[in-house]
Amino acid sequence: MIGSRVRQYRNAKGLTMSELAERAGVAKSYLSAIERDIQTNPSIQFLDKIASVLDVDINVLLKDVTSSTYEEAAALDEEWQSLIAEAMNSGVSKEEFRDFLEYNKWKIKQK
Amino acid sequence: MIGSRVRQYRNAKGLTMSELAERAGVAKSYLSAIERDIQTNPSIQFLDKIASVLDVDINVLLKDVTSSTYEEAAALDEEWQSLIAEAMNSGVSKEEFRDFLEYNKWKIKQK
DNA sequence: AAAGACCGTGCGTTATAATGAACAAAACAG
DNA sequence: CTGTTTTGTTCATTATAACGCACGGTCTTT
Repeated sequence: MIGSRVRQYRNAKGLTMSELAERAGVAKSYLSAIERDIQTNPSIQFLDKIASVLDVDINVLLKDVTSSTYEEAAALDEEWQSLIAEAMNSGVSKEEFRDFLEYNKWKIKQK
Repeated sequence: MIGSRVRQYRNAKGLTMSELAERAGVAKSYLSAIERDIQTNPSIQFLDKIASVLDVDINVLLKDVTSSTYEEAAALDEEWQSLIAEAMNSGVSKEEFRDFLEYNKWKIKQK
């Protein structure tokens, strides 16, 4: 469905609905309805606006596009994706993250 | 423009506006307005209907078919991506990850 | 040349896309 | 904990996408 894809790419970019709506110049109430599939027939101009902000091609929102690298990203659980975005934006270094991983692996092993 | 492309593919199929409109299940008056660019903001469902009759992909009507690249996959930093994959495989829960993020946000803030 | 069949366009009406508040709940700051 | 800001939602209203029908024009057919 169209809504889930919009939400997915919005989360991947680490944007809130308010932010996306404002930057794209659309009503956030309508954006909300779209993402929840309450309204499912947006116009091409509407899609153009949000697609350009999300930095994706419009047909990516229209249907699933098969592409090796893309599939990889899509395979990542939705919630994980937003977590990644949050991590990248909040200035956590890769080193810190690696340390965290090491520690956790060790921790799990203890059980 | 969108209208000229619809007209182009309709003529290529040797269809009249009346025929295309009827087969696609849309109003020919509206189709006429679209082709003449009097109305330029059709919905995706409308485009879907006529695209399937014209036997073309919907994005062919939207714009000239150029190389569609998928930068969004690259947008997620490659190295981060593998780190996340590692995290997911090593059984780290989302909750633990969230706690880690919280802690790090706080830590950064201390500077 | 009149009658019928089909073309595309003009126009009034209807359905709904899209908006702009105002709202409760969550996240945040002090 | 208390007030402030930001989140996504609901709802009433506006704008317009999309429709149905009637019309004039062109081409047959008789």
